[in-house]
Amino acid sequence: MATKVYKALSDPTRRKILQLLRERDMNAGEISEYFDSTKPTLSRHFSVLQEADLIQGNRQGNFIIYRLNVTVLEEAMWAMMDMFKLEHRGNDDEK
Amino acid sequence: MATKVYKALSDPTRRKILQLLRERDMNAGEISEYFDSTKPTLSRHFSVLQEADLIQGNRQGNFIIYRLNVTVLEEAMWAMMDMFKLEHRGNDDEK
DNA sequence: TAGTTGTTTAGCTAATTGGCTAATTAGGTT
DNA sequence: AACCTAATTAGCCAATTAGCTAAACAACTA
Repeated sequence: MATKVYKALSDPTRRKILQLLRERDMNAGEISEYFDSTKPTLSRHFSVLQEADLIQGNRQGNFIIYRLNVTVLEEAMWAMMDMFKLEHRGNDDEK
Repeated sequence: MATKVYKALSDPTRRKILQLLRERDMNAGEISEYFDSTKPTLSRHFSVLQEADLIQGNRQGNFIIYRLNVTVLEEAMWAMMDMFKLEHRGNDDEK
């Protein structure tokens, strides 16, 4: 579970894909314009990200719209923090 | 830079090493008791972690004491949060 | 149904990774 | 010097990975 997420994040291309999707949903073709790699190559990156549940693809007619799973990414981060017992700077200091 | 950190984190053995070192400094032999892998194998994990600057080894006589670079790990986490524009839940909300 | 567009799957290759055993280095002891 | 212990480096292997081209699939259009 966790390993899939870390592996997914370990590639620069995939991290940039996530960043792009942070801004807005995009279809595969749009995303590919930001990279030099071929579409098949990017397609495989998409599937890695999907297996880690970090993104989700929805076919809309001819296109497949990819969407970032923000909450999954967020929770992965918090899990990381917990795993290493790092300070959350949590906002539970009200009162 | 970032990629090295992510790659280092992408292996379960290495993550467990970091967790162990979160508790206290340990030498290579001590660490190896927590794993089934051979010492050479673990040694290479150490060097991966060192190249990512996540841990640091200091020879003390016959032993090499490994220490976690907490701040590097922490900063890597924050960089990650920034990269994906996630909420920091920062405690900068005081009035 | 035949064609077109968007995307993925199949199949290949080169590079990287994680594991092993055997050999080497570093330091301390006798 | 000879020896012992702790750890790393060297060298090998099997599995994984990221890239490519070519082929296939899915959905729409004429």
